[in-house]
Amino acid sequence: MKTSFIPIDYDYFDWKGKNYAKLVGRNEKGEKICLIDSCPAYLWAILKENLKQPKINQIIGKIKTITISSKQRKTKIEKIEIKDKNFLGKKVKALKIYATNYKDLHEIASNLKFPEIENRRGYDLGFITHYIIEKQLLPLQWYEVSGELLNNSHEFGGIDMALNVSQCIKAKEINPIKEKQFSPNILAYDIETDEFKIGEGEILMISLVGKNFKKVLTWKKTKNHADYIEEVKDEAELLEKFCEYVKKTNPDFLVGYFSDGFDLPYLKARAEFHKTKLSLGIDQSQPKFSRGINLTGKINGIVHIDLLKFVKTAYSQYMQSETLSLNEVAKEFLGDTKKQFKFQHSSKIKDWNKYFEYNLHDSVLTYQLFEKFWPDFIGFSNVIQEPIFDISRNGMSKNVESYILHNLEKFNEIPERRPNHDEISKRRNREKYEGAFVFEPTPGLYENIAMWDFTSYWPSIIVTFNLSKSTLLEKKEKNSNKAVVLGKEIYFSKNKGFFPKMLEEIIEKRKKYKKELQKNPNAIKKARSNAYKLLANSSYGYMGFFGARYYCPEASGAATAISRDFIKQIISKINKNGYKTIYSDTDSIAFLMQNKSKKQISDFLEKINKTLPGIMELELEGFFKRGLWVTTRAGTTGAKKKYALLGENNKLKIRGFETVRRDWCKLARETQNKVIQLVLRQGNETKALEYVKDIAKKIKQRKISKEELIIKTQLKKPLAEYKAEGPHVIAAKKMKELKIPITQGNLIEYYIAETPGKKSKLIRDKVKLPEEKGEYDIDYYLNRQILPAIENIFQVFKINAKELIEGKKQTTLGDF
DNA sequence: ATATACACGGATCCCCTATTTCC
DNA sequence: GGAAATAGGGGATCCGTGTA
Repeated sequence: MKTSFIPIDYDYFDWKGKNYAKLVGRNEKGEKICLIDSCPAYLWAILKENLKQPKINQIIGKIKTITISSKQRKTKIEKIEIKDKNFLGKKVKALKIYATNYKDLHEIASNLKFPEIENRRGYDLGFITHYIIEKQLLPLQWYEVSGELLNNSHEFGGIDMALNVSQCIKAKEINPIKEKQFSPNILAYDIETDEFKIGEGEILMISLVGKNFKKVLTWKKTKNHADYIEEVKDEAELLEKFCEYVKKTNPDFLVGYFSDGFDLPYLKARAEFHKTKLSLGIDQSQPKFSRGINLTGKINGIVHIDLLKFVKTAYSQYMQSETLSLNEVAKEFLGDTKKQFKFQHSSKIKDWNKYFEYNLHDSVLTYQLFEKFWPDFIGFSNVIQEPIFDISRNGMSKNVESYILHNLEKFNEIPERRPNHDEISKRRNREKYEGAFVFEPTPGLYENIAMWDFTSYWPSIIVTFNLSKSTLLEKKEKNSNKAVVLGKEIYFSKNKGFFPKMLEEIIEKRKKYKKELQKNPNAIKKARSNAYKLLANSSYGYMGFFGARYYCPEASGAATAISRDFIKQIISKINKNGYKTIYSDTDSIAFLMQNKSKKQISDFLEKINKTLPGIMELELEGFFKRGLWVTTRAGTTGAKKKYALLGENNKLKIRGFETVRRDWCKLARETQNKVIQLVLRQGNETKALEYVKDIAKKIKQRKISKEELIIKTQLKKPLAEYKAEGPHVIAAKKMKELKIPITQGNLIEYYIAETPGKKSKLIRDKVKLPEEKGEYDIDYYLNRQILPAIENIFQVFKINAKELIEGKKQTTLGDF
């Protein structure tokens, strides 16, 4: 039989000692389909150079006899081929060793310790990645599949009978076909409980939201409740009903927010408590969790998505929100927030309808966020060629690596292996290579500033200078690129390596999609362009990352060394041509226009660009009316990574200042922001002075509301691990005492209060939680929040802000 | 545990010395 | 008068959060 098919979920199983991929997806009618497919398993044995054929034959003979026996299966070598391949920049002869089971390749590799074999590779990709590479059956692309319909078949132990799908097919032929319309069936869910700790309290309710579907399941009996409420007998029935609805909806994606770490494990724990099964899988199986600190919940045949994880890797660096809570993320992406609800133990709740509404709305937001992110899921999945389950959870290093693995075949390249435990710990302890160059600014208020920056600086350097593990030379060669890293001279071949080539491709594709996007905006194209951008930006970090297969700190170090050379060259050219450099960080340079025209500056830029090698390119970031740089807190040098610019459109660009730091109270941030604005817009400090005086007065008169004084700091590790007990640690301990759930990653809020009687000088002894009664500490907020935030700014105008705040007479400016 | 290095700056930690307190 | 406790100065370290 034949059918159209779009693969969504990837899994695999063993049958009679062999591996089979089990794919779940849809046909064009929207029916759920399971496809079973086989795939050859093999690894590579890279031979030493110049081996004679008889010798090779002898080794092949020996390898053929290898068998791996375990309780479940007996794995044999099926066949061996000799191939010409590439491995890390070298042409090699390699044996392609086929075995009957992928999972035993590792074991076979360790049985291949012949002196004639240089390296053993390709056994550690994971079956699904291996399968996708081998069969080119890419997630979320359409195919036509022909094969055998399994109907009450005994093949594969009767798998087709156990699955909640329309058809189960054993694949024979698979061919890509034209793209068709596909809108996934999504079900979002959220639970409410009394206890935060997994499984410790009862689940009160579960909300489910799908297309034209809204439900809140609860055992709490209420009168006059909304239509979407469905009452059940007790918690056990609640779990049962939940499974029933999931089964009925049979979604492609079951979506939660922080559901890997909370909702799904909680449901499972409560099912265990009631000695029932949480049968969510299409084969009635329970969700399975990965071991380790970060839980990952997998459901058979339904892709379980924890949106929080995807937001973290794909969006967080470009977001405005200060936390990744559902509330803030929804606000930023949807312009909607969670419903207001004050949490209480269920025994104390009066308005249950409010609680139901709150619970339902969380699922609504989760549902809408998934829809919003759907183009990005497709974009990422298309570009990286891994299933949504994986790309939604993996960090950027894993995504870069997946991209590489899926594109090696074009280069006839054998994959490098993962580092082992010892290598990882050695890599983690390596000496840090020197990073980018940062120019020390002279504090001051400047006018008419131009700013240039390099486009995709790191990728362009890596591509232009051919930096990578496979192009790193052991010793100096003719016609090579040199760099000095940690005092040592290192060299890279000028023969293009696969990694730089791949990166160049990524940059080109990004450009292409960006161009198409401008002509004809489309969410999928935008997402694809974005995925390429993220990949390009992470490639430099990837090479310096200890867990990377293609780890090469020499290449990362060379990239930074080259970056320093170029930026310094440009700075000196700028200065020699009658401009004056004010500031520079990594790939950007700000300089004074010195009465020259924009035209002159852009001509100059063009001239410089002609001298740049390879794909390196400098571009205009913008012109600015004014710019402000200040001293460091110590007051002796100009502060780096801290400046504010006023654009021609009157927009402010503020970097590094307390204004943009979430660990300063709102009052300090807003005061500083206002001061920066007034200074930049007016070109002088007079208005700003008055403003600060007024704020200081209000603080002293206790006219500031507590909300403005709350300080927020994230708890980055478990409480017990702190060596230094800072204020936020104390606040967290207080919360713990009050039985408020806190975990690593929480944003802790507190304020500094006056504590009469206590003589301690430590700030932590004055910490109070927002709910705690108390008077704020005037001295603290004046001298440790407001003053540090504005002192260096006034310093630029030679004004002593401390005297100003304390109300002493202003000497520099006279009376006003 | 899961991209890199550079940078700022608050707060605590820790050692030292000077001063105060206690017997 | 001498030992022990305390204060405080200052650098080292921890810690969180930015920029690129």
